[in-house]
Amino acid sequence: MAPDERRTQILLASRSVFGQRGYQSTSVAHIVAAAGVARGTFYNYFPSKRAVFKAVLDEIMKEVEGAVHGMNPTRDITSQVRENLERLILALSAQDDLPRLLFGEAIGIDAEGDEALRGFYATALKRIEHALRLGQRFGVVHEGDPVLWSRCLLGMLKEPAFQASLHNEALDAHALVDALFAFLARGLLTDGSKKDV
Amino acid sequence: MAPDERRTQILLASRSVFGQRGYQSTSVAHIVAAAGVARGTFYNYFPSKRAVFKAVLDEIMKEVEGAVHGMNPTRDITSQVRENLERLILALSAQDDLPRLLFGEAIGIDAEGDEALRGFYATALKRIEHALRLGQRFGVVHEGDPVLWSRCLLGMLKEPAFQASLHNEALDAHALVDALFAFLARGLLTDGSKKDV
Amino acid sequence: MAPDERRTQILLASRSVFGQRGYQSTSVAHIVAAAGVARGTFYNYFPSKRAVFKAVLDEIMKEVEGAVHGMNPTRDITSQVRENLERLILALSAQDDLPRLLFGEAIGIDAEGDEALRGFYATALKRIEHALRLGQRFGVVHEGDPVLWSRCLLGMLKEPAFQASLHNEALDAHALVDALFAFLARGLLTDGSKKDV
Amino acid sequence: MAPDERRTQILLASRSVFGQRGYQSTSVAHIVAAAGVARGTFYNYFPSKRAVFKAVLDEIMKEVEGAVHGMNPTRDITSQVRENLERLILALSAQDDLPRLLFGEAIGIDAEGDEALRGFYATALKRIEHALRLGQRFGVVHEGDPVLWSRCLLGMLKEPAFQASLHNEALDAHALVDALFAFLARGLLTDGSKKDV
DNA sequence: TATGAATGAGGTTTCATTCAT
DNA sequence: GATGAATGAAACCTCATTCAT
Repeated sequence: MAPDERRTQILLASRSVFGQRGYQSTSVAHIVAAAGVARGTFYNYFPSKRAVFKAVLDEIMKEVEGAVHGMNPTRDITSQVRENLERLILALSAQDDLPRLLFGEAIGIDAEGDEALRGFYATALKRIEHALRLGQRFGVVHEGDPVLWSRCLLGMLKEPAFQASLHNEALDAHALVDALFAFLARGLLTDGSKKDV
Repeated sequence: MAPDERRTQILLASRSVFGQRGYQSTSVAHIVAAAGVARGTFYNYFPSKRAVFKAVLDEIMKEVEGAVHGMNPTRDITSQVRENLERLILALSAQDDLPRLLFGEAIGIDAEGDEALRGFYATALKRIEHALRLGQRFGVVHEGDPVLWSRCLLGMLKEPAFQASLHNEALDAHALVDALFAFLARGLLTDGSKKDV
Repeated sequence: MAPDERRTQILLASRSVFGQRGYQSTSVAHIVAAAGVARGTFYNYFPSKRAVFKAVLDEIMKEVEGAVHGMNPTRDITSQVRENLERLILALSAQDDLPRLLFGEAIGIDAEGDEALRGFYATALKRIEHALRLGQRFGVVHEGDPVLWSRCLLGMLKEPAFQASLHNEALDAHALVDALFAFLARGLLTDGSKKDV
Repeated sequence: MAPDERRTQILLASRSVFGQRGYQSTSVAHIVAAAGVARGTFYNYFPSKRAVFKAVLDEIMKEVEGAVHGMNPTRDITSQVRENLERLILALSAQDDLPRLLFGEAIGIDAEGDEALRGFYATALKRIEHALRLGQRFGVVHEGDPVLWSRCLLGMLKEPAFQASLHNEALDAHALVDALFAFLARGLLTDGSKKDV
């Protein structure tokens, strides 16, 4: 088998097993069993368990990045935000075990593994933050700390996806986009409530 | 030393170490080193590593629950929401390692340990969901799926707290409350943006 | 409490627990719980777990020795053998857990503990052997190696007692004495079988 | 090394060490030292210490079963009994540490381990019992409870073998068979003794 | 390149024993 | 003398990684 194919085969098996069991509970034995290769073969393609996890993360990152398109200032921003959200959530819910992998693991891998996950989210947050700043410059996003708000937004995405995965519910992408967008558009509290504040 | 003191000492040390390293990367050796007791002493007070983790979780749960007060329908709801948020975030940021412990661990402990964490969040979500339903009945919260929204809200809290902890930043509770509340009150997008949708 | 009483209290509790659980499965925690004393108290009276086991063995040995009376050459030997057997088996079956303790433990305690058990049986075997030699001198016991025969006899006693204890059956002392004595008197095979040998 | 060889190597080493030290006093460290393999290698071939003990027991059981042939009613029964005894004792004395292993362990391993040993003896006893019933039907064995007698017979075999092993004596199979058979044929007591009973 | 047997450091847990109160 | 909290050596077992074939 061509080296690239073999690598891909191991990578896919790893992604599946990591998604089902989490990083710590996955052993190299699980991976090689799922991939149908020998232990030694695994180490011919990846130097360590952590390395293959990082590779899985990188792959996912690319898929997620592909879903989020850059803002085009000449088009309506709001629609672009909505379209990006839809694509993102569809990407997240396209594969069953992805949310558990992505949101269920945060720390505890080891110094370098944690760093990899942190890097993953740092990149995502930078993207969101950039979008927010752009929105503020164009007057479509309220003033406020873009760093803090990007984190809030990330949480609003992660948590519903993660909870749905935890409870083995299918993530209704459309309903989530609607809810998120309603939230973005007008918040949670009605005008009626605001007379008292 | 009195058993209660010793238990507390081990519990505090565990909480700190779990918070720094996560559940899986924490070994009992780390805990007893942090607590300054012998290995056997640990097992005089807790039957297993998982048991002490659950005890830490229970303790945190009580602190969090204490921070969130029940809604009083005769008082202004919005203010109560704000007050609850402030107390909650203060509780979360009162101790450095708490967010990492609480938000960095999600799955992968083991069947029972995962269940404990899941239960922790299920309870929290029920509280938020109940508050939302109440708000909807009183007309201060927009219509929409309270289950989904409670998950979004939880994410909006967890993620900023978690990211601050990851980057060893102090969590500015006041800024976060302000941001969250602005978000709740009017969303993220300006009226100006909505003419185009 | 007087030291002697306390010692006896611990000894009795140990005997009971050892009988129920065997030596290895009995922990000092079990003993002190059964005796209702503190751990430290146990070590005030016995220097080690092994020591209390040896003391239990010594106590049992005395009871067994008391059951076996010396042969009186002026009385009928056969009746004395039968009477000794009856008393011995009654002593063995007088206490439920004794057989398991005595016959279920043989080796594996440790160098000294094994020695204690071995000594117990060595003494018992010497007694049987002596009785056999006496019987041979008086012409009531067939010629043959008394050492080997004493071991056979011990086995004939131990095994039924042990098996009964294993299956939680009451040991029918009278039936066992009858069977043993019939065995001693005429063996197992009928005269009819012997024509062929 | 081929897996089968390695497994056999570990099994043999285990058998030897169990025989010398007993189950409880044998640690996996002892076994791997005797086998000359690493700790992990042991667990590649046996899932637990108990499992290898059971494997040893199974192996022995097969050897013992092979020694005892079924009775052939058309041949002289007595000779067959004698031949079976000879083969059995030879099998038992063929390997030094076997008796200690087989007769020195009785209870205290753990729930499953005890069950394995009990099963071993239950099977052996059933075989003896069956032979006795057959003998009674053919009129070559005296009337009497076959269950009780089978236990006596087992004891008559076990104890001499065990004691010889304890004292590091070679077991003289021929002498033991002669003694046992004399015992079976006419008991221990002379006719002269019986006039008084 | 592919294999899988072998490795051994390190994990959790037990428990006989000690000793300060 | 009595207590029971504390100890730590040692047990069983796991699993990421190596390396001879």
